[in-house]
Amino acid sequence: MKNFRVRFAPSPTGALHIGGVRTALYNYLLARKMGGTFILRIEDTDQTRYMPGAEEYIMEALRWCGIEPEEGPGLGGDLGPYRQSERKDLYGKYAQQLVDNGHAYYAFDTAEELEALRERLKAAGNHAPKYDASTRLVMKNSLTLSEEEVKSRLESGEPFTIRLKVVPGHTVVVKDLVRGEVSFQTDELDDKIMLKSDGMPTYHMANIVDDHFMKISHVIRGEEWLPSTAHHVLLYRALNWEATMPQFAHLPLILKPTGKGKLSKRDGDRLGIPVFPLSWKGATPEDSFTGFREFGFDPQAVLNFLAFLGWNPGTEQEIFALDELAEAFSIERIGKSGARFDFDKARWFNEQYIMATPDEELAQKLRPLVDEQGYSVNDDFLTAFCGLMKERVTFLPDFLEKGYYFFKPVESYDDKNIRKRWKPERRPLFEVLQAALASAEDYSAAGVEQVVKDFMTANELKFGDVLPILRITLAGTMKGPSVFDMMALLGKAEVNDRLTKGMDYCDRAKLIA
RNA sequence: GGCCCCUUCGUCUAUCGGCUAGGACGCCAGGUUUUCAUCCUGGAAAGAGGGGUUCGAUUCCCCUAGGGGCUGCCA
Repeated sequence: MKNFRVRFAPSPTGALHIGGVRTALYNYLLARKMGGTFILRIEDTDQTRYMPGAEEYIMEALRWCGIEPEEGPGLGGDLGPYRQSERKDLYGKYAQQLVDNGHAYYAFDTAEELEALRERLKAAGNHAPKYDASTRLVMKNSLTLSEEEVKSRLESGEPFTIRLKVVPGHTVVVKDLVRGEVSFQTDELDDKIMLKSDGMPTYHMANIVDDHFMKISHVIRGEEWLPSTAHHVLLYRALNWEATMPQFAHLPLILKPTGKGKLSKRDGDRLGIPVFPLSWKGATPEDSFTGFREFGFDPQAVLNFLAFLGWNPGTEQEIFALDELAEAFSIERIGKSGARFDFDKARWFNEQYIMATPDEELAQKLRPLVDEQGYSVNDDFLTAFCGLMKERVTFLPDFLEKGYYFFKPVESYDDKNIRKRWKPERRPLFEVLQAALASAEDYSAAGVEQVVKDFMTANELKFGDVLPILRITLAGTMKGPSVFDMMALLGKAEVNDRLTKGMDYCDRAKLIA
């Protein structure tokens, strides 16, 4: 469907929240599924909250995830510009048209006056103070002021806003693709500001104008927008664009892992989990966050995890490559209720992706971290290493933390197990094994295994007598890959060296104990 | 407070009136294994409550409760 056009419209006010990434993902997936177009639009209409670097962050995050838009700032597309600050005149024009057609009006109320109105209404027992049909007539606007007065205020350059004139007594029905029909009474709707006193449009105005001219067919966004959709429908009507109004789909929100409310950036450091795709360095430490990428997540795993937060294919398949997601995705199967951010599940997805990634590829991804640590190993070594460790890690950095001893000497030994298993009187015996290993011709895993087995049968020893000792002297820990694989990868000289050092350590540990 | 949305295991969810309520994560137990992990097997674990409608409700309707969102010259 060539005319299936969707957009992701974030505001560059800071790092892009993971919920935003999911919204982008759903838009992207639907665009691909429908053979449509995925558009990025930057909604930078709030001068005060604008954050330099945020737009770049958004682009980089989408690129990292592999869900890049086809149209957007710097990406081309015939219906740009795709940055709202560059479309300012357009919004002014249509806001004016709204006024001319009687669907909106000028308002001159100051912030103080607005605040006074709220206070007055609250004092009168109204818990939902609104600027609407019931109050607009006591405020300073082109509905209450004389024509001359309005004209002179406008001409004298007095700041003004343009408000939508909501007519009470009607019902607005929003057809939502995930929620069905949702009705709102216009009596409940306030006269939303369309054009701010700085000449910039509000979200509502800019959104409708842009979606119209960018020929957006489906608006897929977070549930927080559902309440204002009634205003949006009213706007389409006032602008006479209802015939081509896009269809709406409001996504369930992502909730906190624990506690109440929707997931927030605070939950990140509160629980030690990422809530942003990429790390973000804000002005202060409190405003800086570690991203999924820096945590060592595979972007595909993140996408897979995110896709299932609010959607499911209806089958029991859970692991989906991006292409498969695009194929299987559908609006009909998007859920209605908010989904808790389940970090354990995210970890599981990442483990699945790491295990499914070919060793060579893992080695490539690990290379920068290896170099950063100053370890010098070749690609073959790294590839083999990844093969040995991939079933034991959750995140990329885990490889180097859990398997550090493949790159440098053992830093700490498991004393508890040494006391339990090391028998000093057997050292001469192990030295026989050490010698046998040192003269082994075949140092492959199978080769050393044979040497060890021969040694065991010759001395009537069991695996349990020998392997733990080898493991602990070579790695310091009881955890890790097959001892024979470890030995083969470490190599003859290194193994010989570690055996000596390890047994020395064991003797000492035993003496102290 | 008002308006809107939502409500199946702890969590993510399947179920589109017939259910012994299925799967996944996590958890527990067992098995495989030289360790850890992987893997395999098994287990505990759910239809918020109350009314209807119906031969029959988790499934449809209503009420209550709970949760979420909105209620800015922020998006």
